[in-house]
Amino acid sequence: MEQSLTIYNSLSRVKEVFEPLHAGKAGMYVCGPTVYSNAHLGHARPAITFDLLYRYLLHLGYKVRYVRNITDVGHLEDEVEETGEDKISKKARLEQLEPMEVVQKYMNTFHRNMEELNTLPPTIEPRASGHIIEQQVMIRRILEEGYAYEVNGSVYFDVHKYNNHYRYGILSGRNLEEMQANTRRLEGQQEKRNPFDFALWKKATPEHIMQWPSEWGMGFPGWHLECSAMSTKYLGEVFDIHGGGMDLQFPHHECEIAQSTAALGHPSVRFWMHNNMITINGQKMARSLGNFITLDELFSGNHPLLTGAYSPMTVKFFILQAHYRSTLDFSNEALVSAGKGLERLMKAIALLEKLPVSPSASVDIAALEKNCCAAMNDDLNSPILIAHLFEGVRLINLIGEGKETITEEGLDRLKNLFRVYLFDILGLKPEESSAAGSETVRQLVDLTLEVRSRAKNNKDWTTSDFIRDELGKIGIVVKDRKDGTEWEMKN
RNA sequence: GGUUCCUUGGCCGAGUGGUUAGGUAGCGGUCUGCAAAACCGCCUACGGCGGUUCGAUUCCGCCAGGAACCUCCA
Repeated sequence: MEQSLTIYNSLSRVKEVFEPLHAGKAGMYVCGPTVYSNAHLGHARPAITFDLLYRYLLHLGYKVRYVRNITDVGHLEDEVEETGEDKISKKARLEQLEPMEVVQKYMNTFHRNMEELNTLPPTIEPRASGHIIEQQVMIRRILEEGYAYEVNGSVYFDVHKYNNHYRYGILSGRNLEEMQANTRRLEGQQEKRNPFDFALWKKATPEHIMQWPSEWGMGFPGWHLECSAMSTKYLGEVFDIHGGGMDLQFPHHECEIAQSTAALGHPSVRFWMHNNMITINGQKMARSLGNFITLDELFSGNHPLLTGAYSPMTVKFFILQAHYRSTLDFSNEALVSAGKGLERLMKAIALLEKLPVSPSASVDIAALEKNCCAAMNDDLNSPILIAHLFEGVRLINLIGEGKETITEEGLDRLKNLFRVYLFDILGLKPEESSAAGSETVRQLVDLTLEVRSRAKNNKDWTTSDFIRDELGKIGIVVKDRKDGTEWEMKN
C-alpha cells in the first residue's frame, strides 16, 4: 500500500495521517444510542459511518477494538426542572413498563435495524447501567484531583477550575469567558457554582426509578460520564479514535474531554471524528424536532412522508453516496435514485461472474484499484469510491458486450476489487427479492418462457408480447438477450 | 446575540486555482421483431457583488439566503 489513511481530526480541524498508538492495533469508541424509542434515519448515519471506518481498519489489517455504548441511564430530560427524572424512567412511566424493559425493547430494535443495514456489531457494547461502579470511581478521582465539588448529594464538575489548568472548549472552539458573556440564557441553577458546570452524579428524587447507592447518596451518573469511564476501561487512558454525531461535539464531547483529562491528567483521545446530520427539508432530522422517520418506517414505506418503501441497502447506499462530514438531505427522489444506482451496481456484479476472458486486455484494472484505495484513504471518501466503482460497472458492461477485453488475471482482480470494496468495506450486499427463491416459481416462469420462446420462433409476436406483458404485471421482468431470454423478479 | 459551517447542473451529491466527478432524471443514437436491459453521445453547473491572479466554482472581502451548536439529540 503506497498511500496511508488520512482522517479529518475535529480537534485539529485538519486531515491527519492515521497512525495507531500501538502498531497493528486500533481502538475506537463511538457514541451509541440512548435506547428510549425506535431508531430513526439519523441513527443510521453514525452507524454506517463508523461501520465504514471499522471495516476499513480491518481491511488495512489492524486488529480493531470497536466499542460502542448503549446509554440506558441518566440523560436528564430537563435539568431546570426539579424532578430530575431521566428519559428512560419517564418513558417507562408512560408505557407502564419497567425501565429495563424499555431499554431492552428499543435495544433489540436497534440491533435488528443495525443488522438489516449490514453493519458489523462492535466488539464491545457496554451499557451505562452496567458501569455504575466505574463511573463512581471516576467521579472520586476527579474529586481527588480537585475538579469537582459535592453539593447536597450531587457532584458537579468545576469547569472554571478546569479551565484554569487546562483549557475548556478545545474541541468546539469555544472559550469560557466568551461563553459566559454571550450565552443565550442563564437559568438559575442554584447548586452549581457556575452555569457551565455539569453533573457527574445527580441526586435522585424518591420517584426516580433508576437510582443507585453511592457515597453521595442515592442517585445516578451524569450523562457525559459513561463515555469517559467506559472508553478508559476498555481502550485505555489514551486511545486512537472517538466518534459520534456532530451534535454531540458540544457539550457532550467537550465535557468528556474535561472529565477524562481532569481524572487522568492528560488528554485521552487522539482522533475525534464527527459525522454530519441528515436533514429533511434542510432541517436536521431529530427525535426532539418530531421530523424523523424511523428505520422500520423507512424499510416498510409506512410513513406519510414516504412515497414507497426503501430497502436497508438502498438506505445504506444513499448514506454512503455522501461524504460523512457533509449534511445529507432526505427526499423520496434521492432515495429512489440511490436505489436505482445500487441496482445497476448489483446487476454488474452478477454479470461479472459470467464475463469472457481474452488473451489480452484493453482495460486497466490497476488504475481502478489505485483510485479506490486513494478514495478511502482520503478521509473515507465513500462517494468518490462509489464513483470509481461505477467506472468499473461501465467496464464490466462493455466487456460483457464484447467492446472491451480482459485477461483471466485481470478478471480475478476485478472480482476481488468489487468483493473488497463493495462488500467488505462499504458493507453492501445483494438483496434477494422475496419470491425469487422459490424453486416452484422458477420452474413455472421457465416453463412460461419456454412457451413464449416457441411463439417467438413462429414469429407469433402477439402471444410472445402477451406473455411478457402479463409476466410484467406480476412483477417478472423478461429480458431477451442475444444468447437467450433471462428474467428477474422485481419487488 | 455568540461560535462554526454551508450555498454546485431537474434532483441527490464529489472535487479542484487552468483538465470529465459519480448517481438519477431528460433527450438523441446503437442493439432488439418490438420492448426492457446494456452501451455511446448530449444537457458542460458552481448564490450575488467586488478583489488577488496570466487565469477562480476553487483564495480574500462584503452582501443575501440557509444550517448546526450554545438545551436532550446521531
